[in-house]
Amino acid sequence: MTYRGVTMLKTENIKVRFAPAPTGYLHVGGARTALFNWLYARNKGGKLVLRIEDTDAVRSTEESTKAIFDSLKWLGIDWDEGPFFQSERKEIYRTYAERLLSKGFAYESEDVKGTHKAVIFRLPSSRKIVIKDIIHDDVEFDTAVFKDIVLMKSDGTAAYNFACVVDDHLMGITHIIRGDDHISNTPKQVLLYEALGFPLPNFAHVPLILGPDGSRLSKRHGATSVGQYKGEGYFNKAFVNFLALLGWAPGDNREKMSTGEIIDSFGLDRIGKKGAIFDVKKLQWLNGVYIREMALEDLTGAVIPYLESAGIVDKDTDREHVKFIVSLVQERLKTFSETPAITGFFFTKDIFYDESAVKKYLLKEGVETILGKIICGIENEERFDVENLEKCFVKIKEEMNISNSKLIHPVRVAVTGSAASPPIFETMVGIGKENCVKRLKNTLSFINDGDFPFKTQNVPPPNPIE
RNA sequence: GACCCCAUCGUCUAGUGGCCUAGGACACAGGGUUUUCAUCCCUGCAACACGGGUUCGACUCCCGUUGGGGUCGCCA
Repeated sequence: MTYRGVTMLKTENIKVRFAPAPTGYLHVGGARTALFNWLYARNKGGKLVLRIEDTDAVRSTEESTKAIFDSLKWLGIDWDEGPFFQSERKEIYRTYAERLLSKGFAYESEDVKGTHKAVIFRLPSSRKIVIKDIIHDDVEFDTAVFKDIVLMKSDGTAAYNFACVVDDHLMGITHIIRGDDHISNTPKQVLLYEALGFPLPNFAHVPLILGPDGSRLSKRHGATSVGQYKGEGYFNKAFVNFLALLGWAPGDNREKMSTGEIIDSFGLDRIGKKGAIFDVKKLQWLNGVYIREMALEDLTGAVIPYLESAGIVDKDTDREHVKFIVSLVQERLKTFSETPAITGFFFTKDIFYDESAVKKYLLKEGVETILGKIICGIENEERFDVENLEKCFVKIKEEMNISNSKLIHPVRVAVTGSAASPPIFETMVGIGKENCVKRLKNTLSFINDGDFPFKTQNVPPPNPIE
């Protein structure tokens, strides 16, 4: 089997790894790296190892480790071996460091900064190192541009490049798939493989994920952690689908793909070389596609936490009622988190009015007459359902000899406070007869005294749920 | 600054010398459907960074330029 001209040995025993440092939440960049490793392993029937690179005792936290596990779980990424913690493998690294020391490849530092002497690898003065990268083909470095490599820090822990090489070898990693930002570490690691007498694994450096301005995605670009996207109400399957399409494409114009389809089509040979800008608009679109396809029951379950944390529904709210409301907004949703904002008026006692909608539809000639007739009509209907409401509206429409929209628009604003809503009859049923009548009557009095409770600009923000 | 990487519509991408007057999707614009919004449908917009080669023929290969990005820690 060959990829970009590189012959790959033992493709039947693929083993890859994801090796995050637990110094913060899982970044979308890290998530994509994890995903590509996982997809490759699953596609090849290989194995994925999870290794926590917590050699930096100061910056590593248990909280971060937990957050990373949570995010991986949310993404649906599972692993076959590990998690291994580098903090528990000090003796192993020490042994190999001593081996390099005794063979003369490394020396101990003069200045003692900690309790130990640092062990440092002596770099050959000038040597060309060619990395055979599956994505980039050959990349050449001259060792003259590097400084000597720290193997063991003076606090007794192993440094990144060393621990990484020792572990990747001991854990039997065949393919190292990681971000492009590691490519300049690779020649250093190659030197260590050689000195240690380890065979070289295959390397695949995947391009970075970029922010809207083309620079590496970072906090200043907004949401960058997987947890944030979860909290903002993205569906995990949609997020995974989107992430997979960042830097990789199946080649046949498919966009919406199930995880299984992605696994089947995935290959390192179709990963691009160019950094990819994280386009939230496309994520939102894809998320909307998934939401529209969700079973109502599932969507309701996904959305309830947001309604609860917004204080709009509680444990006692009738779930069937919530489900009905959700069914009305399903095709309007891009993320779960916007549900409170667009369904609030169904649940709250009082509503606030959109100022421009009021001006446009309520402060007009004849509106009071129309609303009055609607109130009468509703109160006289024995059953408050879509069918009867429609009959009632038609009757008034004919009586007054006016168009449908002349009737419907004012009523919509009166009962929802907004010019946009799901179909009016369903919406009214969702609001309930009593509430509708009350709002209609209130509206009448607001029109009279010109004292509408308008919506303020600061709509409550979505409540991120971690 | 040194080293490395990258370069197709605004964005994600298809494209491996002729099938390309460059395809798809998002975004955007316009139209249709709808009682509004959304959905859905249709249409439009818009790209091979530049300059040299190689070749009968380059988006595709080579060189250079420009532009962007990454890395230069006893962080990972």
